[in-house]
Amino acid sequence: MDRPDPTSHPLYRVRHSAAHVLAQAVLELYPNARLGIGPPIEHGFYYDFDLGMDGDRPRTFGPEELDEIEQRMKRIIGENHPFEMRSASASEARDLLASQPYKLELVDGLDRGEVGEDGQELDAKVEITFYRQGPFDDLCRGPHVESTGKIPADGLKLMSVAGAYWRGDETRPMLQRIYGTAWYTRKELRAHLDWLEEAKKRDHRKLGKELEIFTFDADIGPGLPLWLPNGGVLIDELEKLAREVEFKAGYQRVRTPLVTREGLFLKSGHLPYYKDGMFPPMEMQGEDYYLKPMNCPFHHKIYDSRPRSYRELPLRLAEYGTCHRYEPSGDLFGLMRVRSMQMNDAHIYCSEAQFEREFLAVVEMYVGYFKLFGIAEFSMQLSTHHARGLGKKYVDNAPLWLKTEALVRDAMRAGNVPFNEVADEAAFYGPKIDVQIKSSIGKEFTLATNQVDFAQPASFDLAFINERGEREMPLCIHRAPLSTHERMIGFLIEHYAGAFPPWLAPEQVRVVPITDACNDFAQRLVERLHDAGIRASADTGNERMNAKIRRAQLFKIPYMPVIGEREVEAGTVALRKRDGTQIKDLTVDRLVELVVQKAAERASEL
RNA sequence: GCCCACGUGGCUCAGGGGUAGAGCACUUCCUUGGUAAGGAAGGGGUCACCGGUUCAAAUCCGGUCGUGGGCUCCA
Repeated sequence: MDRPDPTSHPLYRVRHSAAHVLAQAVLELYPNARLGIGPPIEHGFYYDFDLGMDGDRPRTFGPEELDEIEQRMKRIIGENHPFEMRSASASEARDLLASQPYKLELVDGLDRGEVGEDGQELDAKVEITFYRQGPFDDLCRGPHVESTGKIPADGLKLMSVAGAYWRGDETRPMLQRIYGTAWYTRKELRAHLDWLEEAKKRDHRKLGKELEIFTFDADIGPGLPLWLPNGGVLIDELEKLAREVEFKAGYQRVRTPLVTREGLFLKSGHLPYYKDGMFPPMEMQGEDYYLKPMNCPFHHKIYDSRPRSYRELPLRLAEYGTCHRYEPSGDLFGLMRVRSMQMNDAHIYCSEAQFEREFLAVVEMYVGYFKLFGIAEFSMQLSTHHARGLGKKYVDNAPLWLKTEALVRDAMRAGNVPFNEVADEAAFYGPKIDVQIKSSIGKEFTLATNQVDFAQPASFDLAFINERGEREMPLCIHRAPLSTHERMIGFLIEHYAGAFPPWLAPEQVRVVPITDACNDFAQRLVERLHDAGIRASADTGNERMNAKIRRAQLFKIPYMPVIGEREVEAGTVALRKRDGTQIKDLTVDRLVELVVQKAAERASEL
């Protein structure tokens, strides 16, 4: 923790205090409401409420009720109640909490189990503090502003209502969560709301539709994307990139089927540990077949298709494999979370002595990719197991978990790669390094991943013959630096705001003839570009050139050679680039040369 | 999966108990115009689906499906 303490930030206090004011406002308007928790968050704050039952369903807030609550908050701010802190011992705190009928932790029946849990938490603390403003008193570690009047009323806005499980546990009752945002001034609030609007403009779901990259169809099913021709180009280019990079790095390409007998996934451990994430089985002649959620067992079988010598290691098997996972309906999110995906997958089988070098080579590979794409904002996370999940979520072998986690940690340190460690996020078969990125609207996703697997080589009884003629088990590294096509392209759409670099752009050149008289010339130019391997077309419609240029701009096409009578006569074009700049009197030869060169340079600008 | 909201032509959206609207896109015609929308005419929707209420439902009610926000982090 070398970051500055966030609680010292003045907006943290404002937001935290606003959460208390929100709770007070809700209690004034809904005296029977009970409180969950209410922390400050990135752009504001939230508070959880239980409104009791309405017949056999929980009572909820409608969006129209947010206005009323917000007005009440502003009134409380106007009343300028001071925030008064006081300390209490554990037993005093428990008595105080018991005197607050609205605190959820202590309500009879609903959450008795929590009383003990919280009691223990209370005992463990040296000092317990309460904050009171006006009639509202809350267990809270603070800090707050001096009084409610210090919260800028016109920098405050309630944003949304959402359901949230008490303590994040889906077996617990669902509470009503109100989100708000808070800033110093109306102007800052405005800027934040504008930023949200801007972020929506580069949302891959919106751009993906506008740029005709992908679509979904209800007849096909949720989470099952259809790639339109423009998306097909992006996929082809990414695969071409992966093929080249992996070839140089000594990978071999393989292909494996989409379905398999149940036995394979029993052996791999997927069925015991991963069943919920899989589509249900298909029965055929008394036998169950499954759609694969991962490629690893197939690659293990390829490894195991004949005896292996230490001389063959590291053996690197790569495949852009198509996998299907039954993600919960509420988790689906555009291209970022889907049920059908094509993964930039590969498995590296190596000896323990080779592990560090191989693991770091993979880390370097994705750092190289990120550099190529200009992705600067990402973080690496070492995801480890949790002792409580052994046997349920994770393969039950504590010593191997500790050993492989240490291997990864050491490799990362040896390579001087910064990372942070998060418990209880590992794959069921081993620890992993996840590369975390944010979507344009701020949602965090794992883009690339690099995982160690000690479990499956054992369950598949994989082996190689070492230098001494003995059978030895290899380690397996699973890696997917380019993620899945779905998530990678979803991310790249947002990263480039749809303006892909020339090598990736679905259409690289749109020729704009000014009059019909120039159409033949334009058509011949397109043919030349096609011959050179460039994705080009001509807009030979009968609109004015302005409309043609506008259309090409909207599709964010990098190059727009404009052709009028002058150009036809001179055998040149007037090249307009996507950024609006122009190069006049460019000969056709020079144009083709320029575009071919730019399209070949993956890191190039316009 | 759960809570909330939304679902009107290909797209963006207005309307709203009494025989469906706009702009863009599409088709045709006119226009041949130098760097982000030339003009006119035309075609296109059982208002997501199923059921209920009503003399009458796109509109009200219920269910289903789909989409979005949230439910993990953000101490």
